[in-house]
Amino acid sequence: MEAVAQKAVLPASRRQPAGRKSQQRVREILQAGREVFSEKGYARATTAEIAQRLGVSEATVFSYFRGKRELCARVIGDWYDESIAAIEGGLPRDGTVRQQFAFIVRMHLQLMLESGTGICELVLSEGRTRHHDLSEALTEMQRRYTAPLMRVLARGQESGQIRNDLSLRLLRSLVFGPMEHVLWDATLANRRTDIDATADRLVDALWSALQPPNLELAALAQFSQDVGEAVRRLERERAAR
Amino acid sequence: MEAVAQKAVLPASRRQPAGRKSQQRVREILQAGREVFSEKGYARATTAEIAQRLGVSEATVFSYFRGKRELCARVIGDWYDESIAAIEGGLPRDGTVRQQFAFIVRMHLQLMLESGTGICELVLSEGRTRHHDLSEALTEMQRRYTAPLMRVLARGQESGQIRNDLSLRLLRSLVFGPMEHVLWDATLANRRTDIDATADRLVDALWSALQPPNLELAALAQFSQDVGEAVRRLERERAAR
Amino acid sequence: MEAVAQKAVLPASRRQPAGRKSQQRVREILQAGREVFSEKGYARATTAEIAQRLGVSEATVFSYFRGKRELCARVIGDWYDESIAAIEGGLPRDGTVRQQFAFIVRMHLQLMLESGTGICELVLSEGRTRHHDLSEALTEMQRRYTAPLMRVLARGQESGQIRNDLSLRLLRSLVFGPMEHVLWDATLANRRTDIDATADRLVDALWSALQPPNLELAALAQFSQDVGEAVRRLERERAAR
Amino acid sequence: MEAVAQKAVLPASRRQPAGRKSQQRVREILQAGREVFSEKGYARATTAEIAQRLGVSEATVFSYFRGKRELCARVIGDWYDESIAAIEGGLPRDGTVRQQFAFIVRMHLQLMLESGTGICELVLSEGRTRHHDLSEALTEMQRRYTAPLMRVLARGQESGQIRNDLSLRLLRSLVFGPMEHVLWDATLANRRTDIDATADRLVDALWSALQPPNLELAALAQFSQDVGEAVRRLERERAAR
DNA sequence: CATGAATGAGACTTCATTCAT
DNA sequence: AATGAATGAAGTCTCATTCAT
Repeated sequence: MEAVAQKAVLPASRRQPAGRKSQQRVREILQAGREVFSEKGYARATTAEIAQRLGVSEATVFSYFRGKRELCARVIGDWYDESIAAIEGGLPRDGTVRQQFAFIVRMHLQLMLESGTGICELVLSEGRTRHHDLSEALTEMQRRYTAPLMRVLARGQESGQIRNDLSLRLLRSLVFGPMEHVLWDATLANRRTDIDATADRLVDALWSALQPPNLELAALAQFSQDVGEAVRRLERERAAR
Repeated sequence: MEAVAQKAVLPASRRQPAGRKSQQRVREILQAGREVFSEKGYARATTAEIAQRLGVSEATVFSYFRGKRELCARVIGDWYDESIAAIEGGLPRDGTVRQQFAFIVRMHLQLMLESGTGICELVLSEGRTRHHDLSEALTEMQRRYTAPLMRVLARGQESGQIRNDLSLRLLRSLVFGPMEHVLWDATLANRRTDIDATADRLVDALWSALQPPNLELAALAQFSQDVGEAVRRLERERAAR
Repeated sequence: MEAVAQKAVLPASRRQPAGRKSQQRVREILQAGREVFSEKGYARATTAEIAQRLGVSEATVFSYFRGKRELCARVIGDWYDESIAAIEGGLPRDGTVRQQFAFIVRMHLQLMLESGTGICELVLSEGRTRHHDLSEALTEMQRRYTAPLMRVLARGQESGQIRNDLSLRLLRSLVFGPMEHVLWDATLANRRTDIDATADRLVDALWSALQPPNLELAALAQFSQDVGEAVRRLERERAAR
Repeated sequence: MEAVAQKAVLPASRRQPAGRKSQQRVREILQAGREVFSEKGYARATTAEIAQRLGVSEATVFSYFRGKRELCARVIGDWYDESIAAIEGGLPRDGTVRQQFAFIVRMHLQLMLESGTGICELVLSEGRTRHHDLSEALTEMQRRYTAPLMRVLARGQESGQIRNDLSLRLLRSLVFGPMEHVLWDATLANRRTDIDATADRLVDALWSALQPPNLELAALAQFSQDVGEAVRRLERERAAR
């Protein structure tokens, strides 16, 4: 799985070596990169520091990766790979739609928060940065990352448990949007978050949003709306006199 | 209101002039800055280009703004100021909670999408960048920006139309999260978005998520609430005569 | 006297006004300049601050003085003018060569130290800076400043009280060199200096250096020298065996 | 000795390389710096020109030196190091106080004048500039530079050949003051100076100033001193056989 | 393979100085 | 006379990236 991801993200550096030791080097650099990017964020991280942590020259880093941008993309890509594996591996195959949905939400929060605040910040932040040529790679990663949820949602729509008057794309925003927002809030406040409690509340609230609209309720709402409007119209007419 | 915000964000350069022409210059630079930052994003924008667009030297830019970072903060801050004014100014004072909620959602989408794709991207992107010292200013802007929604949500909770088992903070995430996600999706896809349709769907879905868990009761509660409000309004009218 | 100095130093700014109020302005600017240059030294002083102290715009300063350099030269020039006046005015006309010499030494130290450490530092420091086009003006000021001493020295040489086997120029260095060195030492150490004591010691030591060589002493010295040499020669010869 | 001095003056740039070629580069840059600073003086010299002379980018210069100020400090520091070495190396160990004194005076003039007018000017001028943070380094260099003279003076005071009613500090001013003054005169006049003649005259005049007030007694004291020394030397020789 | 060294580029910054009004 | 505004020029600094060995 990793190999695939790497190919997708990395056209590979011109002189990139391919031996066994090389693989090791790549991993070391990625590790150092993850640390530094996590600690400082993309902009404030320096290739010099990454190299230094390994006791390697900057040039070495650049012989394995095309550049800072790409290295960072790989760091994030690897995180996504691990996360995708965790979600796909842990998803309760036989669970109900709601169970699977809950699992994904909880897992997402867990992965983001337990990888360390740094990585969470990095992924959220870089997810909102246009990297000229690397955006597609990132977008692709995000697509793969959200794929499990998309499948669950599609299944839910088919079985009528999830409203099908909204596109999958919009539903996805409805789910990931709040999660990201909550996570970003958490990194900003640097607040320790109770994952379980937050996950429960989110699942609860989001699940309401995903359910098919209650027709009776809608009718009542419409009725109340109509009455309200009528009253207001009357007021306006009266005022105009 | 603008003045306050500007003071908060900008300690301003030492030699900053203050005359009328100055004000004009500031506006011009902000305009040029908005353009360049929008087109290139923060990182790829250069102070040199901003100056050049105005046919002005970089030194001039730096005599009005402490630096790239601050200029960008002002650009974003101004956008926020305008947006806050638009939302606070347009908010239907006498509308129902749901109407006000709908207004804010629609307005948010409109402001983001009609200010030009660039600004939308910039605001969303910079909102997720830690600028060491400027983050607080930005966070404050965001707080002010979301204040109207917070008030509506609070009002809704009081009147029982909005679930009060979730914190306002979480509710905010529930609302702004999806909106931002949708907007980011849109900028990524560079897709023309039907604001009205999207807004309607979002309002609809989000409103479900905001409802108190027991939907039927909630619907009835809201209905009685609406009728009650209308009646009270009528009475006030009558009393005023 | 001042007018003369000003002419020498200042070819005057193109648009320099000449009215009475102007004279006042010039004096004000010089005053502010003296303060700022004294406090910060030439390099760290800014025209902006000088203007600011007067509540005047920088441009105003530049309409009275060609530039920072020239303003500083004028500040120093004025100090020299005052000092020259003080020395020439106070010099005991009927005093002996030694009395006049002592007066000048003491006065020099006093003027330097009592004008404030800043001015002392400024004068000493700028005296050692090549100002491209202004050096001549400064040099000329220094020439005038040292003129009284030169006259005393010349009188001393004529009357045989001061050795005349050394040029006046060298004698001047012999006198001003130590004084400047002592003063610089004092500014470096920021040490409060006892002017009277220092002056007495300096006068005493310098007076020895100025006196005609004692021939008998010289003969004895030569004799001892010869004996010493002879002894050494013997030693060397013995060692070579 | 050099290493120590360099460490004291230069915390060095973060990315400073350290190989052999590096050492060479450092020397080249110092050389270029010495040239440019000598020719233009500190203020008018530009880092750009220094880099250009070497056909090197400014960034390179800044990767070896923290900045213009520091580079200049090193240039001067190196000159001091060389000079100190020359003086300490050439000082006649067995010479009389007066011989050593004369040697130092002559050497000082020689070093200043034969390193090229530029360096002389630079050293004298920068010695009188407060560089905020670098002054201490310079002051320390000057302390080391004057140390040999201080030792000689102290020895002279002990043996009664030099007046001990004046502090060493004042005596130092008495010696270096005139020398610096003469040298500055020379650079101002851009005059070719006869080093030997000037040195002889200075030594002669200064020696008088250093003598104990009572000249005849002093002369005799010195004579007996000289003879005594010679005799002792002879005895030592004899004992060693 | 690794790396020492160099560097282009751009951000910032500060000022003295100029000029139109 | 005065000044608000602009600016050229240089310093300072930081990095990602390249390349010859």
